[in-house]
Amino acid sequence: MSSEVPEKVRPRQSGELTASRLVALAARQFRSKGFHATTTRELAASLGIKKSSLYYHVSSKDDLLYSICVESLTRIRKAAEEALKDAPPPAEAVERLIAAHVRAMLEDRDMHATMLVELRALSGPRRDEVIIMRSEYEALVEQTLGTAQEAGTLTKEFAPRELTLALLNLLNWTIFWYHESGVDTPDRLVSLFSSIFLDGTAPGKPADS
Amino acid sequence: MSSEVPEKVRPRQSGELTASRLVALAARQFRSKGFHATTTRELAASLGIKKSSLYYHVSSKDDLLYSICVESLTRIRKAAEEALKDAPPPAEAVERLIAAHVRAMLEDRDMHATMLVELRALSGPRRDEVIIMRSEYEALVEQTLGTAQEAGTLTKEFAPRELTLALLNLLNWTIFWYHESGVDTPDRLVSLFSSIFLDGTAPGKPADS
DNA sequence: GTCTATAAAGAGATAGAC
DNA sequence: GTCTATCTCTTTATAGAC
Repeated sequence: MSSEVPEKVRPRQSGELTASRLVALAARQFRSKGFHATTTRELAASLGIKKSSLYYHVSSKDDLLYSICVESLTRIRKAAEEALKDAPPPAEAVERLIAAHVRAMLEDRDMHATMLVELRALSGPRRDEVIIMRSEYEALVEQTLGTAQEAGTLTKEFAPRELTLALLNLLNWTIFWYHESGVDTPDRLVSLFSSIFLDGTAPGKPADS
Repeated sequence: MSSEVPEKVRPRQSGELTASRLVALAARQFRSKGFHATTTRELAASLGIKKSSLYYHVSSKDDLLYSICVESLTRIRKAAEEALKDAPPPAEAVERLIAAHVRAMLEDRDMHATMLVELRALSGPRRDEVIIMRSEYEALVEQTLGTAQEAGTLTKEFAPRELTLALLNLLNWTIFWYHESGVDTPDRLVSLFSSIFLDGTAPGKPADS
């Protein structure tokens, strides 16, 4: 009486497994080949199922891209909020934000790279929605930098928006070469980027004195 | 007798014009929509000719991408060599390189963005060739930074390769937002990036004392 | 240099059986 | 959840006339 229960309670469970494998696989392919160069045939083949079976799990290829973008921005935003949630002093907030951004981005590199580069392949309201999410995340960064400026721990020579664009430049391009460059640990990259963004590369500036 | 000469000397001349317009147009579309999302139909329509007429000027869509990549790397390399040709002192060499890179990149933004992002759409020996050209350019950057380290004008806390990757991060991502961000003049960006890369954003470091 | 016409392949997606 | 079969549309590219 109890021996056949599991199948009934969880009708197969492999559905969810296949679905999440599909998203992860799509992110991987979208990052390395681009959204348009990745075919549903390839995705199906990599999963070991037929092309048409994909549509049981997802309703279109666009859907896949949209899910990836939303998931990417949800995760990185959560990581940033987590890093700032105990209201650290402005100077430390910047360092924590850099660390959180780099670690989150590299932990789910395929997803974040896809969001950053392939967002343009989305269209309509979904595109707008993702762009808004992305802007909100960037606003969080800008606000953190602006607060640090007000506290006197960051230069006021540049506008918060300029510093934000420069910082995201410095961090985001890493998706193109991470794991193919020999510079590979997130900790090392956090150290590299924090050091450059805060202190620059010209010598003669004591870290804290 | 002399009235029909011009046509003979320059069989039409519009050929070269159309060809170069085509390359510029393709770069523009490849940057904004991506290589695979840009169709030969669109390119032809934008030029005001029929799709099949494109093949008089270029032998394939891949050809177009290849030309753009080679041209991009040739130009930015030339700009960098020009900036360094009178052997400036190491400290100044870094600043000049940053300025040359940013200006060249933004001056032909479509081309450089296409090379940086759509290179992956190339295949075979042409892809290898472009990758080599790109590596050679990066080696020039790395060498400039390494020399500055040896001269004591850049920190030795990080390897030349690490500094190179970070600097190219900082500069290259600009292709994604230039002209859509409100931070728009090349000079301002050179100032922003040089300042961050050399001195960082934390206050308290005199520029030269 | 540009045209019309067409080939030939590849794409995303659906219907309906099991 | 996965299958076979198929539809429909779009793609890059070529042939040959003008």
